[in-house]
Amino acid sequence: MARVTLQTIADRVGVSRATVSYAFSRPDQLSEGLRQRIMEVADELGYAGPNPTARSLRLGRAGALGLIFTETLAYAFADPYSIGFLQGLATAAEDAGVGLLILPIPHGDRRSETVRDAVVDSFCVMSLADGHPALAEVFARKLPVVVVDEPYVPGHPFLGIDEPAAAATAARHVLRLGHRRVGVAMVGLHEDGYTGWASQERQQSAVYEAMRRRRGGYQQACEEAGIDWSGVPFYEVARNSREAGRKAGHALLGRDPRPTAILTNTDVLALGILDAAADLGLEVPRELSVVGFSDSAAEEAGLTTIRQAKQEMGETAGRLLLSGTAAEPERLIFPYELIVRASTAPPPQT
Amino acid sequence: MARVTLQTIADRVGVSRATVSYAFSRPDQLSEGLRQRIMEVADELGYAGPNPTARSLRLGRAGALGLIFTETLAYAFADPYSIGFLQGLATAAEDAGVGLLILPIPHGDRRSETVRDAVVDSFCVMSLADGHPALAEVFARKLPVVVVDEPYVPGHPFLGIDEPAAAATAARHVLRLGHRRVGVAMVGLHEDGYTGWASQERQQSAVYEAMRRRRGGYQQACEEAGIDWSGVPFYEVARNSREAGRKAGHALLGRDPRPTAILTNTDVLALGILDAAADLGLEVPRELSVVGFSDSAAEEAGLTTIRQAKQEMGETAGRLLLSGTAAEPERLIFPYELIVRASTAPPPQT
DNA sequence: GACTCCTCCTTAATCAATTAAGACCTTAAT
DNA sequence: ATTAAGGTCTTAATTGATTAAGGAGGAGTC
Repeated sequence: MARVTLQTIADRVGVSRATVSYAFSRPDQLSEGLRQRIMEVADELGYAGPNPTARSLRLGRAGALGLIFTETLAYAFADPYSIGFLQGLATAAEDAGVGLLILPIPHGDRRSETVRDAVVDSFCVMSLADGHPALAEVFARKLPVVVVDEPYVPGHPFLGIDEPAAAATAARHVLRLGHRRVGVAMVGLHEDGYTGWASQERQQSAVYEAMRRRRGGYQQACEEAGIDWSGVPFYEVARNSREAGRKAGHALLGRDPRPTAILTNTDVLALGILDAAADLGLEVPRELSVVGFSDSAAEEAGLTTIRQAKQEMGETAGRLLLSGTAAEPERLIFPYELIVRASTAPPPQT
Repeated sequence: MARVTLQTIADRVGVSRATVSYAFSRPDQLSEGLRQRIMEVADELGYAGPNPTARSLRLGRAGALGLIFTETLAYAFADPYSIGFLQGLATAAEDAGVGLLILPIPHGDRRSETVRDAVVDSFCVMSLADGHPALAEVFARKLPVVVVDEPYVPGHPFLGIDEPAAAATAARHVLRLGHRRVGVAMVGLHEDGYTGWASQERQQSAVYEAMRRRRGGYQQACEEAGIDWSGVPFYEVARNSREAGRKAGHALLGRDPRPTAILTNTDVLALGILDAAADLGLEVPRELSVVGFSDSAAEEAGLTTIRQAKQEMGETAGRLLLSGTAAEPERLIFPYELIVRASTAPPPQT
């Protein structure tokens, strides 16, 4: 049994293909009787409705927004920050009545045609490593693109926060509380899966721009406060998980002298640090201050953090792409805010 | 400036359209020189590569899996259970190199063509209310479909757990611990936004099948234990949030006599109940036992819950749809498991 | 009766590719 | 010299729709 198309129905009813098309897309162009006849036959033949692909081709619109983020999708969905952004993006897509096409990108050096073959009208790219091949593939499509967080590509719409300033704000908060022995735990600097102490060189060669700049903010704030950055223990983890944070926490808190404050890259990591502190019987914030980032999982744990309007960012990204206005602003920098909760306090009076 | 297509390039180079197509899709069919020439001209003209829609039409495959879940997408992304499922589904999509098209469905009586126009090869439908119009729209597309959790449609692949049995297991756990004064808090029974005590009638007329059956499991277990169900306080909330759970908690714990055990529908709700208990200075589990559902947010809080293999379910759903084997099993029932943690204990010895 | 105006339907161009089959030319083998 | 075999490229059919423009017929108007 061959596929049922408009033509099949047209032949059966004895009308032209155009008539059948009208029956579906513009019923007012037909007599009611014929329309019903056509619908009956369509039903009888098991017609699945006008083929969306053909329709898409003819109309020149895909009805979908492409989203590209993070190497492994399963990780992306595990990150509260991504999820928040996704919520915003989904809201915009929902309002515009378009779908959200989430694209897996080639992992390692496996080639993939997903970006090339994605049936979308525009792309949103989030948190890609510097020079990731997927970015070039996206730009090659010559569709509207907005990049979120990283990497910033001059001449293309970008959306993010002032990373160094936000990070510096977080750092200054604990420094002003009087902390001098600061430790740092970060995730998402490299893609090599390394977990352990990060040398200065490693820190500076991070392939994720936003994280690299965030780190720069920490360093600057420390140096402003007269702290020698090379003496600041810096632990890098490969995955953004509570477990990884705990590991970093144990490493950092195992040092002598022990840091009295730990700065982190993400809330999830910070939660792990809290776990490590609990393991060691350290009282937070009396004996240890911890700062998160993004305010994505911080509230319940009473974590001091930097709040980013992730949902709003997602919504804005979506609207930008779906509004159809070609004249997008170059660079949209969103506000951030230091949220002080119960995980930070002045250092102990030893 | 008109659009650049294969033809534009062909004309410019002075070859046939087919040749240009081969240059992109099968370079071995051409002399290296000509291929390079074509690529150069393509670059020069700013060609964006073979149009994916046209390609899709010709090849008869969309390269995407459609996902439909929950009325409001932003809510869906807020639910840890959905997220877990999504992770699994994404993994399968990733392995198969296809995209995941998340479709907003019409909310209220707003009409929408998203399902009709979705460029996908198959659909995964998750947690839709009985008789939701989107379901009919999906089936009308005559593509492979798998329904997850609800609603079960005879004759179509289905994937879920034995809801009544799982719920009964949760209930029996607290009943065997000796609890007699049980309260229930559930979300996702209706779509009318109601929050408050639910009459028997309201309970039974729930439009979400899985939740309805889950409730049935609670009732059955209670009745087996000789508890009169009509005396069991049942609080219904409209949103699956910790805040809503807290509200339900206050309502249930404000009753006299106070329940010694509360069964819930989701982990998130259970966390809210714990919040309420904390508000009232009740010690868990000594004075109150709480049971969650899904093991999606339970571990850190030490919550007793029913574990569902959500990620595995997502992956299975994806593989089923992407494997191309038409002969799908009718009904795939996944195992569940009671995970006893620190939120349940025998009732106080009043 | 001639004209206009609708209503309803058809014609045919268009969207942008893919690909089997065939044509043409060169080279090699018999 | 003839035939076969390759290598390159073209022809043309195909994928499944949408829609502007036009034609046929009937109704209404002067």
